[in-house]
Amino acid sequence: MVLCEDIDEEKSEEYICAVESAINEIGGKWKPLTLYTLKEGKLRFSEINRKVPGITPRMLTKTLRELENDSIIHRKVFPQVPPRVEYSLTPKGESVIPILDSLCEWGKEYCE
Amino acid sequence: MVLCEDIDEEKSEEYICAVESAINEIGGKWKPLTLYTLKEGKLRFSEINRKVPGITPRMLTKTLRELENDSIIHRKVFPQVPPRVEYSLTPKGESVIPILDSLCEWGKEYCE
DNA sequence: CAGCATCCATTGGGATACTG
DNA sequence: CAGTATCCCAATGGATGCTG
Repeated sequence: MVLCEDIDEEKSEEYICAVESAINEIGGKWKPLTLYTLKEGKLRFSEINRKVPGITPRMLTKTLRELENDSIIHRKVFPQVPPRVEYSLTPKGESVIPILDSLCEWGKEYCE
Repeated sequence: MVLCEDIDEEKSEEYICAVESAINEIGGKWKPLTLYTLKEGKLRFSEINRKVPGITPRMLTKTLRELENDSIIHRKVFPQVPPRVEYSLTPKGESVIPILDSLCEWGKEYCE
């Protein structure tokens, strides 16, 4: 026998779990900001580093690698000297932009 | 003289800043999950503790305090023994639920 | 330019025990 | 029940210097 509250409990756990997974992939201090700068298009390492306030090269490297591993951004290396690397959003990455837009709107409305 | 790229630069910084503020208030490991459980209505400390997988009382206390300080949740104490405390979303808190819904949908779509 | 390596301070956060 | 207090470890993340 399946009780009503059992179903609710399961469903809400499922939702919680999905939020948790999402947070793991695009949460944290730097990922949202990094992704949001990439909204404008392809950017080089140094450009992102300049646009995201306060981020260090070390943290940017780590952030970009994790996003790349989760197929949220794409890394294109141009084999030349000096090196040129361009980062851009994948389709999966594009799909988080609306969420960040909402977050941005919320921040402007409630955090000032 | 104001160049076009100066304007763009300023605007994107403003957006970045709003996202940053939002992340500070509702980001991190536990805040989204805690808020999302409160979506269903008033909950007691022990109920949230049970519904958010893996959270310890210590972390829950810290999380709830911060959310309360930012007026995202409301804390109601019933002066009785044993103590009873109910947490609920404020209007500001309610307004983040749609964002968490999007995040949840995104997680279900892309993180499995 | 796009990073990696190293060192080090700060913080996050788990486990456990205790209290009004 | 709803926390607090303490201990302690692991992860975060800043600063600096170096490299292909």
